[in-house]
Amino acid sequence: MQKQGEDILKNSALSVTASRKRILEIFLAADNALAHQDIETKCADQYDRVTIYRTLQTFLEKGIIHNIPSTDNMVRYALCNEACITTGHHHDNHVHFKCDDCGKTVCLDDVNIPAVNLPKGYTMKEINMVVNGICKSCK
Amino acid sequence: MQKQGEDILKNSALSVTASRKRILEIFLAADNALAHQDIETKCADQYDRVTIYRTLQTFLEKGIIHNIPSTDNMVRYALCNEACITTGHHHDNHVHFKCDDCGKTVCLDDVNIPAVNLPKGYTMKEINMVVNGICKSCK
DNA sequence: AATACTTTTGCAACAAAGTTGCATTCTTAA
DNA sequence: TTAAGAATGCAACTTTGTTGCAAAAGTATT
Repeated sequence: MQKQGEDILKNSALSVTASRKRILEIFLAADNALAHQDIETKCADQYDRVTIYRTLQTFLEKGIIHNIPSTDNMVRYALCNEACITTGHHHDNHVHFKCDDCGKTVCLDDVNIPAVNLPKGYTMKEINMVVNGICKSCK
Repeated sequence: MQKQGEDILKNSALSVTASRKRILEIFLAADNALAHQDIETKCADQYDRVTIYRTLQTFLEKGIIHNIPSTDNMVRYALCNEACITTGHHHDNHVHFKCDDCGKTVCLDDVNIPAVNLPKGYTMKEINMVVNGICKSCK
């Protein structure tokens, strides 16, 4: 378990530091997507706010995590699955679900985003689909 | 033209004020979705920042505008189309497109969001689809 | 294991974004 | 025209995010 975080860092050619390991642990233990603030809370003042910002930024660039858009001004982050990490390229082809009741956002890894036909002249690079509603725990 | 904004306000049972009319005009004239900041810039210090926040909030609640999620911590707003306003209920069933080049976000009103099958236990209330890429003006 | 080099971290200071309460001003409806 | 209610502007504040720089930690090499 402890090992897993280190492996991810090494595979991404990142130096292994306490804060990075800790933040990865938090993601590995989480069953939902996390906002910056969630991590700050969980770190309980162990690490500086700035460090968390920079760590998330680094993880994003390395493709360790991906970010999930929202309409509530809170970008959330989730660990990328294996395929996502190994290919390097980023195609999070799954749907994200935000529960209006518990507020949690989860990756529906098994639900693929359906194809869309864009009008002539538009080129697609990335696609994001977020569904709001009630999750199975809150129904 | 001037008239259109007032009509929207009256239809939504809102009092007609200068700032509301002005902000609606800005939306009516815009060919893309606007962030709070865009509006602040266009208002050129005519109206207080707080007023703009509250106006956007009110418009959202009344279903005059809808918000578009993004991963860049900038929620954008766009006018709802007729169907959207008249039904009262909110089903923005169209895809949003953000151009990585010019940065503009537009509603692709003609592109419907395809159906998705959620896992058992999940109930859908709202769905958002945002595509990133190059728009037809920047290709 | 000690060194030199590079990267990361924490601090401080700042900038930007968003919120709240309250007095004043504007809208609306009678 | 006026009274009641709603919206606005201001001030003060909280939260969120950014930047530069010195200190600390990590990495690679001998």
